[in-house]
Amino acid sequence: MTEKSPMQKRNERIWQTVSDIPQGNVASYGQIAAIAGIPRGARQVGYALRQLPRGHTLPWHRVITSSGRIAFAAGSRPYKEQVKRLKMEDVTVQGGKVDMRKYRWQPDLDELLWKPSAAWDQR
DNA sequence: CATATGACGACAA
DNA sequence: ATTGTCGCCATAT
Repeated sequence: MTEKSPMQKRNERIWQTVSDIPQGNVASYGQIAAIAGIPRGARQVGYALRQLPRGHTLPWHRVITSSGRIAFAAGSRPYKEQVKRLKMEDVTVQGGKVDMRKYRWQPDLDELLWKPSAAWDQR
C-alpha cells in the first residue's frame, strides 16, 4: 500500500481535531495543535488548514488565534467569510475578535479519550 | 545548504 | 491596549 507521508498523517490528525470543535465554540491554532499531539505546532495547524481539499466540510472558521483574533487580514475575503460563518452559529465577533473566555472550546477528559482522534497513540 | 515565508504564540516595553 | 521581537517548524526557492 502507498504509505502516507508523516506530513499527511499530521494533517489528518489536525483535521480530525478541528472537526471535533462543537458548533458555537472556537479554538486557537495552538490549542488544536496541542490536542492533536503536536506541541508548538500552531503554525502547522494554519498550514494544514491551508491545504484543505476542495469540497471539505471542516469547520475551519472555528479556529482563531490564541488572543481571539481572526487570523486573516481584516476586511479580506476569507476574513469576511469567517466572521459570517461564526455569527451564523451565534458567536459574536467584534473588532475582528471573539471573546475566548466565552466561546473557547473546553473538551473534558472523557471527550478527548472517547473521540477516535485519540487513537493516535496506538502505533 | 542558506533564506524567506506564514490562517501562530509568548512576552517585553 | 498596541507594537515589536523572538521562538517555532514545515515549506518554498
